[in-house]
Amino acid sequence: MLAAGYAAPVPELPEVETVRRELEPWLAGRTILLAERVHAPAGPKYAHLERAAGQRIEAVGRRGKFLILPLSGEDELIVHLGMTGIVSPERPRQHLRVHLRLSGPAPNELFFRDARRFGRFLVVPAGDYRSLPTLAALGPEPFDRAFTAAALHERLGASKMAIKLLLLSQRPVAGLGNIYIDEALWRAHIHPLVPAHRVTREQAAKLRKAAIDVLRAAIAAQGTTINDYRTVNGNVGAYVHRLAVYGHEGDPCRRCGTKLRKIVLGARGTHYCPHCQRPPRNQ
DNA sequence: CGAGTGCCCTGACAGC
DNA sequence: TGCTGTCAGGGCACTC
Repeated sequence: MLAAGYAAPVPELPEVETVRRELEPWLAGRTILLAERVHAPAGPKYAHLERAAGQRIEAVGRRGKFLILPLSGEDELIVHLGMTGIVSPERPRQHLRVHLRLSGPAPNELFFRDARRFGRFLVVPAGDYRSLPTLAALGPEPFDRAFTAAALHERLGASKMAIKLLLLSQRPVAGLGNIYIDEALWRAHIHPLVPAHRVTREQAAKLRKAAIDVLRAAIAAQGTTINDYRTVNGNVGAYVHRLAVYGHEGDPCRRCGTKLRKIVLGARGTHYCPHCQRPPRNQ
């Protein structure tokens, strides 16, 4: 069972992709008539929002956990949901950060709500990600052909960082967050503290497959997650019940029955099986 | 420049 | 019942 505590699903790649699919038929081809910050500070997280006004939304794309909306005036609207960001045609009662007025039939207003202010909603010149270093250095999409075992192994090979910390950086592969990293490492039998350059070619191949499998499974279960996430605090999405390690510290490992452990790594809860995922050897 | 640390921010919850 | 403290974490500024 899930450990007690706050367990609201965080938007990771599957949730962001679902949002993208919902937004695209609504927004593509519409012109932004007005773009304004509401209860949001001026600053890099909402930079140059006013420049969106007058530009047409050409498409709704995604890279990792970033939504990227190319605009007609050589700009891009970048949206990151952070922990609690929600894009909606309905005006929220609290925590409204951005309001867009759009051309075309209703719904023609877009609202960005973000209680904890970890999200972003900004305009940049197309492809200029200097203010978004994670996006600028983002690894391949997990479902892309470019995300091969060899490519992953090469990207891991350059770093001495613990594998989990490197994966959190989004550089080896885009879109994996804290939850799915723990799940993927468990599936691949890799300890989260193993230095990335010690991950073998064979382990990299397993990790690649594990990441793809876990994201596929999450996508398959995620519709419920999104609904719960939007409506009721405390409810958890369907995929939560499929998690093998995240939130399951103290429970027996599904493979070997060993008690699962939780440590803190990079200020993130990190869950693993001390038997299936052997700690790094000293060499 | 790679690697490590701490911060942002609010809601949920435990404890008293 | 209501207050206080703790925890949750993606990305990034900062430091060494």
